[in-house]
Amino acid sequence: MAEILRVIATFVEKGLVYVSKKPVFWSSGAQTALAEAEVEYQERDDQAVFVKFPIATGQLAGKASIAIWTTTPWTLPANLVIAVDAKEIYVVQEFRREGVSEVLVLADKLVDAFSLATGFQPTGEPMQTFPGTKLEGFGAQHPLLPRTSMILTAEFVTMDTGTGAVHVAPGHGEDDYALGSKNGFPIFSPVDDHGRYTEEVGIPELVGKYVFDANRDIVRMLRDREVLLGEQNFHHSYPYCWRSKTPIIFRAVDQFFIRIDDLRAAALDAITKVDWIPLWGENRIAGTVESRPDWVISRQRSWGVPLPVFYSGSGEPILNANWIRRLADLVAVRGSNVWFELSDSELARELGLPPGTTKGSDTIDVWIDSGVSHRAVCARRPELHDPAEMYLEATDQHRGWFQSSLMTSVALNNRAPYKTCVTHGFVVDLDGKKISKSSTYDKPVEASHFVSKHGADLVRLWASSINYTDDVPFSEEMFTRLGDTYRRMRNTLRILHGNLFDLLVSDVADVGSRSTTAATTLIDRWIVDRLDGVIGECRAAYESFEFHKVYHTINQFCAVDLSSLYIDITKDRMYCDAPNSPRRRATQLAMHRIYDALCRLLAPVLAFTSEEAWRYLGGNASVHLQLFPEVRASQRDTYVNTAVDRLLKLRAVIGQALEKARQQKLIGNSLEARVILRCERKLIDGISRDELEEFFIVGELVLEEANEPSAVVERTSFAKCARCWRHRETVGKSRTHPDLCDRCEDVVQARLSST
RNA sequence: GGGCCUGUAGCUCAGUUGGUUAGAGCAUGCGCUUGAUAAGCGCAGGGUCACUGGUUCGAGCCCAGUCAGGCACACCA
Repeated sequence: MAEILRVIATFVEKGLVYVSKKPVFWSSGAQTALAEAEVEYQERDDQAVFVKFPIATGQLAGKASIAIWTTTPWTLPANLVIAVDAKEIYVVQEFRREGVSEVLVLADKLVDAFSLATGFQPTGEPMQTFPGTKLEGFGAQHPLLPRTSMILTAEFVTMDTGTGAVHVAPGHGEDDYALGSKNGFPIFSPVDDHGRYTEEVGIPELVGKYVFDANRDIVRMLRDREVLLGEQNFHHSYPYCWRSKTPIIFRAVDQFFIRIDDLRAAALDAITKVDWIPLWGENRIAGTVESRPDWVISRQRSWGVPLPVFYSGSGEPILNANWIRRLADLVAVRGSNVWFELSDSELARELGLPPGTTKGSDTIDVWIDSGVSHRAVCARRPELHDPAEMYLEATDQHRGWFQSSLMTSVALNNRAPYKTCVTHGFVVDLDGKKISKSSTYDKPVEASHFVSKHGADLVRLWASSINYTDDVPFSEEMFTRLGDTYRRMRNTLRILHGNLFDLLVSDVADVGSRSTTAATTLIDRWIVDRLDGVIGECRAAYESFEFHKVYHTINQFCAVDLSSLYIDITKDRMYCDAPNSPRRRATQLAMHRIYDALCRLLAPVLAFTSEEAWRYLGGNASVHLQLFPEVRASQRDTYVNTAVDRLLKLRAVIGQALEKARQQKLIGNSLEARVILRCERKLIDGISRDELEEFFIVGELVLEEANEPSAVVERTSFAKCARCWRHRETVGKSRTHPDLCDRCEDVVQARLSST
């Protein structure tokens, strides 16, 4: 709270804050301004009137009157302007009713409607016809007061109702205000808190009268002065105060503003120095900053941080940076309630202000509260810093928090409060409909619901899997699918871990000193190279906040490279080679490296699963305290990549042949197959037959030269090794172990003799 | 009603500077395996790249328009 006040003090010091009148929704029943959400609409009958303003200056002076229409006659005393559409056609037309003749200016399109409503019949052809721009700058005599209203063109003029000439009272309407202030008109609003005319209204008999009661008087006055062209009952929906149920009025009251014009250029410059994710965020916020008007920081509310404005004995608002800082110090000690608890005189005494100084009753716009969090939180806490690394919010906050923070930060520090700004879309249902807490959407929307149902890891996995920069699709089905992905990842970690059970810590430690590439086989070199690719992609994706790329990369790696290829292929050596065989150890080392890397890469997503897996590696510290793995190879192993790519193409050819053989019930398991592979020799150059048989997971491979790769599958004639289930030529050759192949016999023999 | 963004298989996503027959995982179907088993492996089907037009030898990619959806606005005197 104190910090917010100090920020305001700085704004005041820099001359950014000023006071001006602005119309607000005002409840005369509750004597307070209302927010948009506090206004409710009710059906209501009003007396709409057509009124003429005799043209007093300009080409038509003294020859015609401009006709306006309004449903709120009580705002006429505040009329300063009449608005017309620049492009619409207006006519100067003589009308007659019961012997009375009037020459009026109004929109061509609305002549008929005007006749119908007032009984004035057009006489002859229009005397003149021109677009609205021609009227611009003309003066028109106010029907009740000795002053001239000016005719201006405006965007908001419509041809639905009225005359095409719109009565504008800058103190009594949003559009009126915008048009009036743009053209330098005073924001005239001669109405008090209770909705009664003040002295300013300039018509003595109206002073003190409730405006809705005054409608009748005004209509009578208009009639007396013969400026009333017609009246009609008008049924429409009108805003009411939700609490006092009284009709609201638009009424201009003193508001405090921040001059955005003084900050705009610096803000636009600061925007270019921020890393916007996605990129179009920059475009979006630049657009909102360019177009935003001055910031109204005062609110007529009874709760919130008090706006530190004082009033002199004569009622002049005082903005004084030193006073505000003194107040901030007091608030820091006694809390912001001192503002409300202390009387004017007590507060003045505490702060050392001149006697007779009073405090204002406005509060500060809550966007200031959140908008200065970079100062009040980031800059003050030792573990944080300002500017922040990153702000994250939904796209609606380009106009909200992102902008309010930016503006206050530019005012204070002349830079953005964030280095990176990430935005996400809104969650939508399968049919693209928005899911929100406030709408009638009846399915669960709380994250906690899905955490308790599916687990936090799955919720995080979901969040990581979608591209959040767009609309975020959501459905129960997605969670079911995600469960499969999750189990795939978890199972992959599990089998890797299972295969590492007899790997010694010393073996792992040894890796660094050895040339592992030379010691590993083709498939190991390939998977380690693939891992490097995965690490590189994931690091880049994390770096740029593209978490769904991490998800897909790891998912693909687990499902294809590891599960269906590497682990499947190396199963034989893992289960059946001698425990210490170089081939088996090489694979274990690769698996160890993969397991370690996967734990680290998955840690931000599968927070619990990765930690659980990580603990099995035997370290003490949590995986969440580890760094991401480094890409080991300075350059990719192009030899193994090309070699394995070729093998994978051949594997597809063999796979189709195996499938055909299976359907013919020739074989079941592919280890029962004798595959004759025909292809160009160079595709498998330098790779031993043993290695090929292992790679393709087939019983027996016969190679023949051919241009186009093809494969034929027969049932092998070799017997099945009881230990490794492969069908090998050597099974049955041994006298001691007739049911084993040569490899398995060696392994078994070695184990027997070692015990 | 103007501004910004999005649209590729049932779902989630790739698709490089415009360049062969648009890819992957999951899901689905059919098999295999039973030493990852509340697992694993294989094969297959599935697409008018929202739509229409244009530029080009060639467009998922570039351009224009349309449709659908999202966001922040505006309008409603």
